[in-house]
Amino acid sequence: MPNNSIKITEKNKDYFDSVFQVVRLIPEGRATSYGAISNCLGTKSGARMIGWAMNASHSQKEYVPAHRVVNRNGMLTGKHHFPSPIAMQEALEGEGVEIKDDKIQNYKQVYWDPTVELTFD
DNA sequence: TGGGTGACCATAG
DNA sequence: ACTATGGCCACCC
Repeated sequence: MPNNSIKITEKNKDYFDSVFQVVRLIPEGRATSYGAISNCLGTKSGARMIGWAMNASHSQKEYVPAHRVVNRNGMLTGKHHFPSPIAMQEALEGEGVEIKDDKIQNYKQVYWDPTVELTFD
């Protein structure tokens, strides 16, 4: 067991849970950005933390579609953190997302803004 | 205690 | 349009 693996602790549990919760709401064939999720949770969280949280998404029991989270450029910056470098692209293409050079082509159409699409009760 | 790091983002030149 | 820089927040050594 490598000691550099991300561990879910009492401290970050709620934070991770919030992130995963939003990510799971991303519809098929759509994608959003780290910053959008950060903004959804409150700008304070910081966009970089989202990616860090995603690193722990693999250990979650509930499925987390981490492949639907890209950077603001629509680029698949996190693909190297998947089991396979091509896993992220394959998953997106399987949902009908067009990708070229590790970048979503029709990102404008695919983009899903949680702050807009989500309604808070 | 403090400094380094990260699947990022916005701004300035 | 592209590069450089700072900010962001939680974690690790």
